Amino acid sequence: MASRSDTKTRILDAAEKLFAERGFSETSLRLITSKAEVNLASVNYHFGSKKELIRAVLARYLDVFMPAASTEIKRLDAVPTQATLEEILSSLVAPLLDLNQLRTEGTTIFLQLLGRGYIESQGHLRWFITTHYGQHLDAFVRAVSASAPHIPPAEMFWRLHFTLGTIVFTMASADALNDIAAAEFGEHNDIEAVIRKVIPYMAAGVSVPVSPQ
Amino acid sequence: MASRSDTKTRILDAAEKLFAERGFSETSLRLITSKAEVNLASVNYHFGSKKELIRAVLARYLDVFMPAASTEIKRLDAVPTQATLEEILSSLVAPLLDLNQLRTEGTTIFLQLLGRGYIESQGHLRWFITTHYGQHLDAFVRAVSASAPHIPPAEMFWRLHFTLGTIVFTMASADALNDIAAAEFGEHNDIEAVIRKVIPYMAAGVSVPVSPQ
DNA sequence: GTTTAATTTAAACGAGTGTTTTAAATTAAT
DNA sequence: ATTAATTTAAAACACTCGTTTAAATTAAAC
Repeated sequence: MASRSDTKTRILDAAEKLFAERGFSETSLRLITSKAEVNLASVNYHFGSKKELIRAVLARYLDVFMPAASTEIKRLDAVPTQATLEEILSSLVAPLLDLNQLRTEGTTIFLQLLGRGYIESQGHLRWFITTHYGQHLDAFVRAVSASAPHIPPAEMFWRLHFTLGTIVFTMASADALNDIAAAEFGEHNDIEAVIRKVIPYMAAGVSVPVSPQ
Repeated sequence: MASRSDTKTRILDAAEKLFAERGFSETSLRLITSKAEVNLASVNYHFGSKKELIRAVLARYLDVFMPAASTEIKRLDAVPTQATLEEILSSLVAPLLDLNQLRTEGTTIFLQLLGRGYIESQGHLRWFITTHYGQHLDAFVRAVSASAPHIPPAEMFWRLHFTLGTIVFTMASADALNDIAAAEFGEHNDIEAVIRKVIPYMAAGVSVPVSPQ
C-alpha cells in the first residue's frame, strides 16, 4: 500500500505510461490513480492539478535529457572542424538511449510524450518547454544551422519542425511499425535501430538545398 | 433559422472547421451545433453519432481527393520516363489545392483533419481510410517505390512512415507553426507554401542512399 | 384540407470529468 | 508520550460530455 514517499513516483510512473500511449486529455486522473494504486485525491494534493502533473511528467525527463544533450552539443562545438548534420543528430542518440536506464522504455515514452505535448497542448506545454529549456534548444538549433549554412533561418525553422514531426510520429507508432516490419520483412529492430534509420532521413531533409523558384 | 434541408451541411461545415483546429475529442457536439446554429439533437438525428459525423466530415473530402490523386498518379505512370520522387509528390499538390474551391480553406482543413485522424484515432479512422481508399494508397506506394529503386522494400516501408509522420504532424500544427513563423521571421505562409516547403524535405529523406554499416 | 411523414426543438438522462472538502490515519518533531 | 505536520481516504461537488426521449413544428402526400 504505497509507502508514503513514493506515492508521487507511483503517480508519475503510471501517468507517463498512460499519457504516452493515449494522450493527455484522453487519460483521466481516475485511470492514472487506479493503475498507480493510489487515491484519486493524491494527484491534486501532490501536484495541484492535472496540468501540473503533465508538466511534472515531462520535466522528469527533460531535466535529465536536456543537460545531457547540451553537453554533447558543446562537445561537438569544441572540435575545430565543423560537425556534419548526421554527427549532430547522432550525438543525441546516447542521451536518448540513456533514458532507458532511467526508466523502463524511457526513450520511447519520452519521445512520445514530447509529441503528444506538441500536438495536444493549446500552448501551455510549448511555453513550459521553451521557457525552461530554451537555452538548450537554442544551442541545438545553432549547431544544426551552422552545419547547414546554406539554409536560411526561416527555412531551418520549418525543417526542424518537420523533423520533430518525423521523430515524434515514428516513436509514437514504433511498436506497431516494428511488428509489421518483423512480419513483412523479417526485420527485428529495437528502438535504437529505428532511431538509426530515421537519422539519415532527417539529415537529408534538413540539409537539402532550397529549391529556387 | 436554418432552412431544414441544409442542416446537415451546416453541421458538417461547422464541424470540419472546429475538428481541424482543435481536434476531434476536444470538440464537443454542443460547440458544433451552436456554431452551426442548429439544435444539439440534430447531429444524432442526421448522423447517428459523433463517430459517424467525424467519418462523414472526412469522407466529404476523401471522396473528392482520392480519385483526383489516383488520376494524377496514373497520368505519371503512363509517361514512359520514370517520374522523380518530387514529381510524384508534387503531382498531389493540384488535387490538394483544388479542395480550396470545394470549400473555403478546404486544403488546410483536409490536411489538418487527416493529421488529427491519424494521431487521435484509436483505430476506427485508420480502418475507415484504408478499407475505403486502400487501392489509391497502394498505387501511390508503388509509384514512389519505382521512383527510388535503390531503396530496399523494408527501408522504403520505414521511410514512407517517416514521411507520413512528417506531413501529418506538420499539418496538424500548421496553424501554430504559421503563427510562430509570422512572429519570428515575418513570414506569412499559406498552406500551399507549407506544402511546397515540405515536399523537398520528404523527397530528400525518402531517396537518400542507405548508409552502409 | 386532412393525414402522414420528416424534421426540429427543449429537456432530461446517465456516465464521466477535474477538483474540493472533510475526516481519518500515518509519520515526524517536540 | 504528546503534539504537530504530512499524507491518505472516501465522498461529494459542480460541470461537461454524448445520447435519448417525447412533444412541437414543418413539409409532403393524398
